[in-house]
Amino acid sequence: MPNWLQMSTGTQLRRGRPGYDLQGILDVAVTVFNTHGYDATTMDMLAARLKLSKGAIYHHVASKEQLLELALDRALDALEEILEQSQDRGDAASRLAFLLEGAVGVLVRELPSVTLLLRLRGNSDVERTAMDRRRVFDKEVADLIAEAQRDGSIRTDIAPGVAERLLFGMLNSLTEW
Amino acid sequence: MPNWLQMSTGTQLRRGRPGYDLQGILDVAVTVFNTHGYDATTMDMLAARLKLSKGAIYHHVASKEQLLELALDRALDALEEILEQSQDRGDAASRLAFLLEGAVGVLVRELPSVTLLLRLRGNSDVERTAMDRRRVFDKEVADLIAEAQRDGSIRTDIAPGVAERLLFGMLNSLTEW
DNA sequence: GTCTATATTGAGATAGAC
DNA sequence: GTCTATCTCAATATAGAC
Repeated sequence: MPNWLQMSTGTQLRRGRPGYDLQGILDVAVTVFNTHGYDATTMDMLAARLKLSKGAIYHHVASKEQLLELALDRALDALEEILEQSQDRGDAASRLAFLLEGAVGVLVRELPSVTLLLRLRGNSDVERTAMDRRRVFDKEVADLIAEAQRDGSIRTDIAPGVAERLLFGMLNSLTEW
Repeated sequence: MPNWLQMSTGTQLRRGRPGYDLQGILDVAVTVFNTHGYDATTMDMLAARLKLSKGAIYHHVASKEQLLELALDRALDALEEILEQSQDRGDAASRLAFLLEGAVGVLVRELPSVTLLLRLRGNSDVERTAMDRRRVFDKEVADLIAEAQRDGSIRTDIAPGVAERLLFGMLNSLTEW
């Protein structure tokens, strides 16, 4: 079977008549956004990479910006789901441990879209909305760390903000590799 | 003296008739590039920020891309000068110490243009040329570290590439703050 | 050195046939 | 679901007066 392109998970389609679904388009878009940056990416680049005409892409998405929005939602949904699941996991230290482990898992599975999220500059409503969601997430994690510190379940000789920076600085630095 | 704008170092000019020199234009451009990213920055933004017409900017530079080029040259010139000065500073450990101290100094003085340098994606000849110069610099630092390790003047229980990553990861992380 | 036009073009998006 | 062709507009850059 030489004539097949890898589409989104579990899907395969004939080359030359790609027949992409949204996931397949999105996967490629996220990759190219990460390589060249969102602004420097043109629809022509995406079309070339997909071996599709530019026009065909618009059958799947309304705009270039929507591709960004979908990618950012993917990352944020995954992070927020971990946070959600951590809620009913006992004391603060247990919830924090679950959350950090989960966040690493998200990073492994969704590194490209998480990287996009971390590089936002707030140049549009879509970017600013995603940044807001990220800030809420960051805040809840900070609160959880503070709570665990009050518990005495993690060391308190580090200022709260510093502990958060260290933890997420570590995680975020993974995206540079 | 209410009616003055801060221009490049040591220069002041009347508001309304800005009379910028290249340095003043460049300082503002680098700031805006860092805020919104190079691609998302428009000449209209720069003009608004400078309180100048778009056309006037082209009296000082040939293109938007030249502004980027000048900024990157500024960062690279500063880094390379430190490397140059370190050459005749004795043994590898001394040269390395001088270089690291100097690199921190460059970061303090030229943080905005260094930040631009660290964020390049190689989307144009200008970007790729700057990335090449940076790679040469990185390589020379790596060699110096390797030499200091052979000397026995710094610990060798860390793999060479890792030591470099740690050192420059630390420095580069300063740009995130 | 700055201004107000205006020219140009690159890239996002649409229309309609297949 | 994809294609070709075209529309539209924003953004870079230029021209020429002050």
